[in-house]
Amino acid sequence: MKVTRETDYAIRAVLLLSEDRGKTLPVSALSEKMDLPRSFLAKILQKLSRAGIVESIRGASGGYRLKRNPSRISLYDLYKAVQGEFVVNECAVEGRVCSRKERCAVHPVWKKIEREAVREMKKHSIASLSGEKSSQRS
Amino acid sequence: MKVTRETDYAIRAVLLLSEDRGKTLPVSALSEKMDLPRSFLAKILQKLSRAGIVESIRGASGGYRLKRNPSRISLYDLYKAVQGEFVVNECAVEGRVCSRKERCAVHPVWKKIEREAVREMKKHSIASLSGEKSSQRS
DNA sequence: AGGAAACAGGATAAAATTTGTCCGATATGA
DNA sequence: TCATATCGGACAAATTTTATCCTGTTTCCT
Repeated sequence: MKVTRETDYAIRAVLLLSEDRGKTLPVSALSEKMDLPRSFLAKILQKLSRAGIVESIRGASGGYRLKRNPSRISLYDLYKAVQGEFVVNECAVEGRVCSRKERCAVHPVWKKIEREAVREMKKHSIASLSGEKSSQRS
Repeated sequence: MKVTRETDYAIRAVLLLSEDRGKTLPVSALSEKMDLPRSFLAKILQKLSRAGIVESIRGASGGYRLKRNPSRISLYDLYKAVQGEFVVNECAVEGRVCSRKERCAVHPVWKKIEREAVREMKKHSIASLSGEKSSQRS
């Protein structure tokens, strides 16, 4: 549940990509700007690619570019693409049964915290975070 | 930030201790009721003891008992006693500087999620979770 | 006084997760 | 064809989580 470096980097990378909207940047360019290992960032961008947030262009003069409008990419989208479901307590994961049979009175609290956090993350788009006026083109 | 087994066990242990209010239970009794390793639970209870939530009685017929009224023990108290500060993103920890010099637009979002989660955890006491009418005795 | 029951706390260790690294395969533009 | 990129899997280091064990100390009971 804690935001890992991967997710942190993912957000920063997407913020960078949203600056040069439409531009395609190779991983090397991004990793230099962000001053972090290219190979690690490459893995992260692959996850974002599978999630349909960025688009990869292979071959020479290839790289990554945004696939969606920055106004339609939320922090939650990025969190989920990189870390998966947002979970506060393993014991409260849907479909998994609490080890104790008796009803756990604490479950609802974890669930509420989850809902609130997810709602907050969904409220903020890359566009709003970069202070960009969200254009309406998809 | 994610709730670990330690914290989960701590909550359950304190709920058990609040059932027999005032009673002193040895770790072995608690670990049997909870069906988990005594040595692991012992470490957790030591943390709770240092935090002033439970009280240890040494020697034969010793054990642990609540030190505070269940209505004055919140989930947050337990979380903090076991896991320390509640942190959503390491980069947003107070006093630690974000690796990037530029102001990070995402910080405030993590901070807000932290505040909301802590507030939610503070709202729920052991007394309210066990459905007990919170007595007024300290 | 002596033995048994119980906590205190440090050292150790297994397992899982996080944080990377590396390399061969594949795609593509010039 | 060559240089530049991504793709994806295997590998590895560091950290955190989840414990276990052992020695020491305290206290009750006989």
